[in-house]
Amino acid sequence: MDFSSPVNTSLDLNINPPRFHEQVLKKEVESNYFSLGIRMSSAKEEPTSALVEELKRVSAENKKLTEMLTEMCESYNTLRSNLVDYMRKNPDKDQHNSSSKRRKSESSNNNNSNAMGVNNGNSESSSTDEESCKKHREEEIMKANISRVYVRTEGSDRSLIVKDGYQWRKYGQKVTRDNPSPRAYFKCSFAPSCPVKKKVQRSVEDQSILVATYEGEHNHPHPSKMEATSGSSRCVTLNSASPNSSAPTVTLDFTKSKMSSNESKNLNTNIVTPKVPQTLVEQMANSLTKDPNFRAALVAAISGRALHKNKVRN
DNA sequence: CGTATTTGACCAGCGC
DNA sequence: GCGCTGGTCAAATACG
Repeated sequence: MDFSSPVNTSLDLNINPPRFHEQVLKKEVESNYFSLGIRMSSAKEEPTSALVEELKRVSAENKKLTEMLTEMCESYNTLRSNLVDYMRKNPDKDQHNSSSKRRKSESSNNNNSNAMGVNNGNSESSSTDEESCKKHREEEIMKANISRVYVRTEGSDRSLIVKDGYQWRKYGQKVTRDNPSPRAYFKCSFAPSCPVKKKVQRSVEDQSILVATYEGEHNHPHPSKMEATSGSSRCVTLNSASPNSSAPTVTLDFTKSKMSSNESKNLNTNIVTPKVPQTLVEQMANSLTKDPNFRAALVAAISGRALHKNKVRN
C-alpha cells in the first residue's frame, strides 16, 4: 500500500464536514495540538491548514465513533439485562437442573433443546404450572448456574470434546433414551475443588452440533484463553444462527478450515473482527492512533485494566 | 510409571 | 415393589 499519497480517512459517517461542530472542533484540535507541545503554525500556510482541516474531520469522526460505541455498549447492556430478566422469569423453558430429582422436567427440557428450533410445545403447557415448584426451580437454577453451549464441528469429527480452555476429566458416558448419541460427563480438573460439571452430547437434529451443558461456576480463574480453542486446530466464529432456544446459549462454528497454532492464537481477533475492507481498517487505525485523546484514553484504559488485574490477584 | 479414558456396575428418583 | 432412566463410581485399559 502506498501511504505517501494523501489517504482519504473519511469513514463516511455523515459528518463531512461537520459545520455545526466547527467552532468546538477547532478548539478541540487546538487544545490537542497544544497538549502535545506542538505550536500551531500560521493558518495562511496551505499545507498546514489542509492538515488542520483533515485533523478536524478525523476528530469529528473519532467523536462520532465514540458516540456509536457508547450507544452500542448501552444497547448491549440493556439487551443483556433484559435477557437475564427474561431467563429469571422463564427458567423452565430450556434450563437444566442439576439435581436428579428434577429428571422429568429435565427430560422435557432436553426435548425442547434437542429439537434445535422445533418447538413441540408439549413440555409445559399441559401441566398447570405450580407456583411453588416454579419458584423452587428458579432458586436452584440460580444456584446451579447452568448454561448451554452449541458447538458446530466437522462432520467427520466424532469426538465429544468441546474446547473451552478449561481442563476436563471424563468420568462417564451414557446413551440416553431420547438421543442415540452417547452423552459424555466431564468434571473440571483444573482445580481439585472446582464443582463445575459438563455434559456433552450430539444434537438429535444435527449430528455435527455438540450440545455442551455446563453446571456450576468455576472457583478459579480461566487457565488460559489462548488454550481455549487451539486443541483441535479449528476456527471459531460467532454463529448468529444459534439454535432456537430460550436458554443463554452460544454457538461456536468449528467447521472452518484448519489453521496453524499461530493462527489459533489470534482467535480473539477472529471473533471480533467484522468483514471490513483492509484499507478501511488501516485508515481507522491511522486515525485513531494519531488522535492524542484516543491515545490518552487507551493508556488510561490499559493502566486501569492492569490495576484491576492486580487487584483481582491480590 | 503416572495419568487419562473407557466402560460395566451401582445408586437414586420417578412412574406405574 | 419393580422396572426404567440418568448420573456417578471405580476397576480395567490405553497412552505418552
